[in-house]
Amino acid sequence: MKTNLELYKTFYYVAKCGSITQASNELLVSQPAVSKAIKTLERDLNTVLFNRKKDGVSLNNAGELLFNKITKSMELIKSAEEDINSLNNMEMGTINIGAGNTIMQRYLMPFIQEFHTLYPNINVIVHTIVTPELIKKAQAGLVDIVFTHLPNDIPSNFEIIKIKKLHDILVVNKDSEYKDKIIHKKDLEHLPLVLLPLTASNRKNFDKFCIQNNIVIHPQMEIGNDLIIEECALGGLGIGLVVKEYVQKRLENKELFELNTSFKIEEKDLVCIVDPNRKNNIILKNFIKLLK
Amino acid sequence: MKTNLELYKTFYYVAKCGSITQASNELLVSQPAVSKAIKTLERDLNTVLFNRKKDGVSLNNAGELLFNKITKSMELIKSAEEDINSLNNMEMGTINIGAGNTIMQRYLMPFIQEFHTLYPNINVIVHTIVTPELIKKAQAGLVDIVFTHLPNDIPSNFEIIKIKKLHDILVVNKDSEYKDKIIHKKDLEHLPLVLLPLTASNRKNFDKFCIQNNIVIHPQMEIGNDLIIEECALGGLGIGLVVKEYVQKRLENKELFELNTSFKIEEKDLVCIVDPNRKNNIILKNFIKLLK
DNA sequence: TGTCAGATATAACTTTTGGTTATGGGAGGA
DNA sequence: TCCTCCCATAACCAAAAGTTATATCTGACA
Repeated sequence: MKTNLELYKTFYYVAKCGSITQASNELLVSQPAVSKAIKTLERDLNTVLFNRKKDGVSLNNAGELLFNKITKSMELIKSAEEDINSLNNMEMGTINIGAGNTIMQRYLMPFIQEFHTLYPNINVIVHTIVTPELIKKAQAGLVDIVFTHLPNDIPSNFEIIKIKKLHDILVVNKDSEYKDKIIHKKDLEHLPLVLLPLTASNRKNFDKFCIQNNIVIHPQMEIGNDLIIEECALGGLGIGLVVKEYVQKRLENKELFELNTSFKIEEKDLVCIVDPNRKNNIILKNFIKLLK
Repeated sequence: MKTNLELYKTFYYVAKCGSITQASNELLVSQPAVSKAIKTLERDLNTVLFNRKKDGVSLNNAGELLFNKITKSMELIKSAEEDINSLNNMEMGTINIGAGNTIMQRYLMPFIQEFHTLYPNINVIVHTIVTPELIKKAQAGLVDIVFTHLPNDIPSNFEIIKIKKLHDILVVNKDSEYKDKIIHKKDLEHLPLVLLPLTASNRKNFDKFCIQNNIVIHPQMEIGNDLIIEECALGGLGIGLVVKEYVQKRLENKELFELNTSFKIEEKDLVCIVDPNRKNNIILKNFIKLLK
């Protein structure tokens, strides 16, 4: 590209209009400006491009040759600009959201639904895999935003946005033998716990608590979906470790009961993490705005 | 195209290099110039396009979106410029040459051969139809240069380039009864003439002569190819009207003999005609240069 | 045939902008 | 901690692109 590309824009309009005067109107500049531009282009390319006629100009064969590709080129640029415009207006694009099962079901679903209603043309891709995998994807730029729980291993370059505090509690149904007992730390080792698997971010807080207190648990069941854990507790299949905020309704309805414990499991954070480099992504910005 | 296209060129290089500094080297401008250009583009598009990193810049998703089409667009422009360059260097292109059979065979062939040797990548298309048709094609821009004879009807806007004078003569073989006679105008009416057809430009001069002298001829044969007319005369099938310059060799070899006439047919012109609007066509220019 | 209308080209001038140098700030590596 | 390698900013300057006014050409028409 030896030549100033602005000259091609002028060339394109002149060729399309078949008239320098008309092109100058479309380009909103004066006629001599266009005349000069064409002359400059012809000088730069060392080739006459137009036949000057009484009623305007017409492409000669060199001009015709040029026009073919320049037209395509200009249309591509126009289209690219429209893309950017659409992006700015949230009329196109994709957001890749990463979150485990639990966060997805318990927290994210309504936001995604609302986001989709607001911006129906934005393609929402939800990645529901475990947090370490999500972080890898985020680092590779394949996921824009990852939802997870703290404590967890988050690379230092990611920005962490805290959403809310969550509280791990143990729940049973109304018929449970443990319902009115006071549970001490050491009791945990023998209780029929129903837990998420080790890989779940939502379990990390409980594991940390056990390690700090030298408790070696023997879970009765490990299930990858906390809705099912809730069901288990409800069905009397064991003591469910759940997030208080997520089972609030069933606690209020007296379907589930929080165990009385002599200890307190530290609260944890529901967070989302983003690569600060991707903060300019308008779609992401709008999604984060929606969360608040 | 709201944005200055030069900015896209800069954008393209920065995206390709992943570095403003490096792009500035490739573009042979200073680093701040590139910085500023990118900033201007981002302002104009109202969209951040790059993530600024410690070791350069990288496209964000808006930038990536833009880059797809801009890359194609830039490559098209580059390719278009190469086309023009090739055209200037006679490395591509087409020339459409129009000429009747006679001129083609008698005059043009060696030039076309030499032209092809000089510029093997130029596509030469020869249109061998009658002059009025050629002129129509030339007016429509389908033929670049037309060879014909004067007198003839040439539209006034065409430029006429005279090539050489030609002389119509009547020829016979050595055994002809007319060989040593003196032929007068009125004899023409009864002679067994072998002529080109009425449509041939090469016959117009003779027809004009006949009309001016009130001669009504009765050709024995009309044949569309003057090589065959020559053969007819040679074979004793009649008196051939041919162009002296074209049968020079056979006159010298005493195979054919020019009739002694008491009159003189006016000389005529071999010319080529071009639309002045097409004079900038480099290929055409080079072809015309070759003729001289 | 003279004049008008409509097209491009040219000239002189002005404004814009794209480019330069110098410099500052931030982050990673020796 | 300093050095280096980026990018960003500021102040300034020169090249360019734009403007207005005018010239030139040609076809149309009274």
